[in-house]
Amino acid sequence: MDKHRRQHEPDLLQAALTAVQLPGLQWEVVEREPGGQATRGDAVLCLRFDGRELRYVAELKRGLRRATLGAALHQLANHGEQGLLVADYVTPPMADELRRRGVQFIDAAGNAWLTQPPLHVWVKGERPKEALAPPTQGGRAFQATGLQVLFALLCRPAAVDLPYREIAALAGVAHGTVGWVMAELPQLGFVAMLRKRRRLIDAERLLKRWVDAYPQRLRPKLLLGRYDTRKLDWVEAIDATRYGLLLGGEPAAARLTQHLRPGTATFYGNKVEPNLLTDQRLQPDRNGNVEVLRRFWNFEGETPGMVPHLLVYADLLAIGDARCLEIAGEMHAGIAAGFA
DNA sequence: AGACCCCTTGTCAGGGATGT
DNA sequence: ACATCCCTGACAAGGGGTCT
Repeated sequence: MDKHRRQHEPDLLQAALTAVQLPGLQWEVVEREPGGQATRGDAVLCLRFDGRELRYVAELKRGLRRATLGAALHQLANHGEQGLLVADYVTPPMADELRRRGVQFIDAAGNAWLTQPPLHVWVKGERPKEALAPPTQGGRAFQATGLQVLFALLCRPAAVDLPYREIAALAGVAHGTVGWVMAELPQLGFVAMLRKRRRLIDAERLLKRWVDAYPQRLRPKLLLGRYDTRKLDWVEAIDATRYGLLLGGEPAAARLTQHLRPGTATFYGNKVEPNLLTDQRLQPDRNGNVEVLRRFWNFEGETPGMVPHLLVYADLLAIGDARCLEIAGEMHAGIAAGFA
């Protein structure tokens, strides 16, 4: 199963290690995909210089964006070791952002931020080399509707053995789409046949890939409306069901953890009730702090009036600021427990 | 045992959506 | 505007269960 994972990130690691060749620095790949555990990073690296050896747990990320930054940082933080982000290309603003957040990185263009005193490396502004490989996000499973199917399976692992039409109903897609996705999952190492029944395996790794792809491929398609409001304090007490909405993102996280003051508000529903806009004095604004997204799944979450926790988790990562990542970290164990 | 039936799954053309 | 991608729904075949 690891074979396919390597195909997904073919030479990114080698390309980055080659690009970041500085006098006196020597990279060594200690391990690829240690233990196959998603929580332990994509590789373990050793950096030698001046007779010292520094150990890094690396996360490989292609096509890093603002929206996927949160997931990347969250994964790095989960390792509990010195983390290193390995990207195909880090733009100058992104490089500044990573440095500001204390995230060490290298990329395939030769940009780098490494700081383990007395080592300090700061290279920024290198242009990307020719595209490493076409952005092979991998077939249908990680397209928008594929992600809907995977979401249903991650929330309800047992559903993987349901008939395609039932899975399709849960996921809100056509059953033909389920066929395409289900054909790929065994190849990707996420589904195994056991006594003629399908079983979801390696769900933790699938979750990781899902939260990475969600803000890129699916989330942008769900936007029903975005609005601005000066004050968000109403969010903490709102009965969203009055407007046919479910709490997501920060409002949901605030209810679950009791120690987050939402800086943004995410709701999921089928449409935007005009009452919501008048009651809460919301002004349409494409950069606003309140968003309503289309509910794409057809099953109940764990908490009434709230989207499934896994989606709260994913949205926190997509928001990506430090507070949200902290809460996401607290939620992770609870979500992973659902896979057992 | 055989016939029948329904559920499930695979396949594919059409066209809608999306990106260039 | 055009090309590409891929989602959808229709159709047909496979397979297992049931009834006679």
